[in-house]
Amino acid sequence: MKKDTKISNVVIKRLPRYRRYLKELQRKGISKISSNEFSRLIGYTASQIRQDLNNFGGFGQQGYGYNVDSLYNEISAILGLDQEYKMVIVGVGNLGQAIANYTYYYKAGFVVHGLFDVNPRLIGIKINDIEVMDYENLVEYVEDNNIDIGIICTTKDNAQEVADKLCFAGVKGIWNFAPIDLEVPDHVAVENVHLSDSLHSLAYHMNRNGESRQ
Amino acid sequence: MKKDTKISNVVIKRLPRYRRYLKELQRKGISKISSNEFSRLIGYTASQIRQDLNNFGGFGQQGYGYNVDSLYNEISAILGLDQEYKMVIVGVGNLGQAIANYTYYYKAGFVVHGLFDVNPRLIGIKINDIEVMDYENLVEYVEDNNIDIGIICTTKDNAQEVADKLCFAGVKGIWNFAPIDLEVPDHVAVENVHLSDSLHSLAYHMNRNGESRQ
DNA sequence: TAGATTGTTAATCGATTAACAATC
DNA sequence: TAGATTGTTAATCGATTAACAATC
Repeated sequence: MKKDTKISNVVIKRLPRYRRYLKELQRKGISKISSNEFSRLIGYTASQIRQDLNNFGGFGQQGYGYNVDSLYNEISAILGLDQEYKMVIVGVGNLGQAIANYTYYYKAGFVVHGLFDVNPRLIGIKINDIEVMDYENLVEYVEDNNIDIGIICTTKDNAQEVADKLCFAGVKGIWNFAPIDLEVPDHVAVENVHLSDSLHSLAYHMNRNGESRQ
Repeated sequence: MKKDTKISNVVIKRLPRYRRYLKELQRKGISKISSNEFSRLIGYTASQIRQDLNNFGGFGQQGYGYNVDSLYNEISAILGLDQEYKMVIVGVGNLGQAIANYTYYYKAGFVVHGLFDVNPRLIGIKINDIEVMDYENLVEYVEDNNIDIGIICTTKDNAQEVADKLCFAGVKGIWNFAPIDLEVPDHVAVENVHLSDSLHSLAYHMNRNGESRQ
């Protein structure tokens, strides 16, 4: 892995997609791919694929192409998916519960350790054997258990306060589902899933079709 | 609304954010804002704000700024949020149910009319008074009820088949939560919510912090 | 070795920012 | 009117694509 100059975020956003397609190739038992073949598959230009990968190092071999397995592993490592992350979910409404189940079943490497809510009717119930705890105890729990990621599934009005608590307690990242842009210290990463925004941009494209596509 | 040359997708992706901040200004009773004040609030440059808005028309007034209410309405109209959209959800697992509830409670203008699944234990149950129907009947239902949007909450292995059926039945847009890139006809818009990809890019940024931010 | 395909530099394209004349 | 702020053109910056020498 090379890595000296800052890598652009548009490149990073493409990495999980590369990885998904590589996984699929693995599944099909394909062990080798050229940037040209990969281009036809994934829809980026061969040039872009080579440029993107060379931000991190020379993973290919001239005259041959890229080894699927090792490229998959390299990208996984670049993304930091060779580690395990401890997570808590704050806000155990419909969305929070869905995310709890989703990560429980599908996301190896991202483990939900605690669920938190203010609602007394939720506190004490279990979701996949994880008890919902009182929001009051969030900071203490995050500190004591070295939680890496806080997932915010509260309303937008509570989201910033939750973010403040999570940051204070020492999380390194926040996965934010509340429709608001959070203020956090520089050393905390935030990734937003703004469902409304997504739906609204879908609405735009539905009304502009015929013209062209996203 | 001007609108002749094709507007870049990066601009469209910013519109819901403008709209969110304008809503907030409305809530605070602020009726007027300059691109400079707006810039400080939303974090885009004043120049970019003016450029973005002028893709669609001259919504401001020299020497004054922008009227919050009317700008909010203009952006809503550009996004197509002055209409109602009929939706179905295919796949009523945890995520599907969460989305059903989410849209039910929060998304005026986007109305879920039908829920579909293949699981016999789900067929017949009701979520917010909407019965889960047999996936077999999807195409017929979408055709008969002029459904605009299909929401795909199935596994990735079934997603393309569902998309094919939805397109065949005549939806204008697909909101896709399955971790796969769908192939659809040109006249159908697709908006992806790739939760895995989002989590993976969070992981990347968590390991690179100190350096800078997303 | 010859052929293929990468890694990388150079050219192009598009998006953002700066500047300022138009105008409310 | 003078001051403020837009709309818009021009300059810059960054990202994508093209080209090709390096090399397996």
